[in-house]
Amino acid sequence: MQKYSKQTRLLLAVDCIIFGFDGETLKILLIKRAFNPEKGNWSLMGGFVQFNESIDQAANRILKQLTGLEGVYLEQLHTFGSTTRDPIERTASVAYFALIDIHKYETQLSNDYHAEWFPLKRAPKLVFDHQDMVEAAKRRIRYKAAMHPILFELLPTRFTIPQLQTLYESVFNTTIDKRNFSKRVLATGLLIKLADKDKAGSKRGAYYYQLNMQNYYAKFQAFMNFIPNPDSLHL
Amino acid sequence: MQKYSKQTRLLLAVDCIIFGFDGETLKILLIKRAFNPEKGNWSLMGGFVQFNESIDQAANRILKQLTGLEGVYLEQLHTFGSTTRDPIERTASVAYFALIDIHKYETQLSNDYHAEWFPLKRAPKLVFDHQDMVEAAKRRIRYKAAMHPILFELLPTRFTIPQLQTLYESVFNTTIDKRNFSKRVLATGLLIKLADKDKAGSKRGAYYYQLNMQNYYAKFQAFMNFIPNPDSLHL
DNA sequence: ATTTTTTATTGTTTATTTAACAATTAAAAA
DNA sequence: TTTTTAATTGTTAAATAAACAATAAAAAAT
Repeated sequence: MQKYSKQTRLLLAVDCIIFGFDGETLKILLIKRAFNPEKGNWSLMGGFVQFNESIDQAANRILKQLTGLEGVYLEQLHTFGSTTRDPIERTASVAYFALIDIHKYETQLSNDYHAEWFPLKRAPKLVFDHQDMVEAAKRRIRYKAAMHPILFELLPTRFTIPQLQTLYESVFNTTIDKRNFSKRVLATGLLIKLADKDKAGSKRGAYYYQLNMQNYYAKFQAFMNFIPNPDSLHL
Repeated sequence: MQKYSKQTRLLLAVDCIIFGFDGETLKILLIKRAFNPEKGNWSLMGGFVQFNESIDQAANRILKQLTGLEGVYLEQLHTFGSTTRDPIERTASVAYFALIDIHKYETQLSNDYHAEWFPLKRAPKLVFDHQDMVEAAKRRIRYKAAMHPILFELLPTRFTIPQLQTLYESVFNTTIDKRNFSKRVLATGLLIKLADKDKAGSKRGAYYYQLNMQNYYAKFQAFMNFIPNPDSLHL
């Protein structure tokens, strides 16, 4: 089966940057490594690509292992291939980032992997080049979210406009005028207003909305702009 | 050295989608495969990642092999990892795309690799999943060029505004009003007007411009928009 | 029961940007 | 000298974005 003779074969890994939003801050899910090297240190969830699975399949498998989730937003980010990135053996790693509804995350899985959610700004140092991967993921999510409605993937089915705005402000580390934000969001035609309100966040209560999936898929590729002054933000 | 025991090791390749612009149409550089599998069929230029080089280094090496060029625009595109993409042996491939000044391309290298420039629209069928790679590269170049000034990488140091417009029209397969285009381009502050004209293209002649490199690097990350109605183009 | 407090919701005006559109100029060719 | 061809410059209307404040709903406090 090895017909390309004399060529180097190497390990191919997948690492997942898993984002979640708790209503306050953007978070990432990290695990405490259970074995050497770097045992006990914080790391992204990862694993090796198996012989009979594609890289995408490997990424989905690893995401499901840690979160219990399938069919969620998962996008290939970048492949990291420095010769020295793994001290044990030459390994290339394909990084993926996932956007999940943090409430659907199966908490009991945390125990198995010693997993923990960290606010993106206060995450611990990570092993290997995982820090670079997270940085790249942050840039990508901002870049993409500035023009495509991917951040809805972080919210539950029903959400309020103030929640959505908090999410955008959190991702872009900025503040947005709520009148203009609401106008832009509603103008997209992506939202369906529901009859009842979320009373948790305020006395008055805010109406729930859900995505119009028809329009969501139709407009996903289109450039939109919820973020004012996009070129003032260094993405 | 192989301490992650029982894991699959596989071949890691790099494939380059090389874009050039001849003043008329956007082109890609393809080679005729010299050995099996698929000997004699058209293919992207590629090669295996060696043990002591990073993936980026491999991409640069392969680009130089075919074009003689170094230090040109080269960006990682996507990693392709289907289990069946190479019929001989499991191989993952990291695709890169390059934007080069077609005039700097060293033509004699064409002979060594049986390389040929094809208009993007009239390129032949390609081996393996190289067709998918080219499609992904087309999408990416459009996406990125809609907001970042990468297309200048395809032009010679001195170029005219009509040439630049032809390039944009070619990449986006559209027509642009020349008055508005000229205004937008000049408004970026990216161009320096030179004293002499290009007399080849017209009787009157068009002034040469060159990039203001200072502003080019400063504004590279910023979102710009040379393309009217970006959401009407399906990127 | 009334007032206070807090956050959600709605709207208007101005500034900026984009789109649509035509006339003039330079230089070679006829 | 006239014709031809493509480059260059400018104006107006429409659309979009930014800046800004008042009102409404509902719980909590008095």
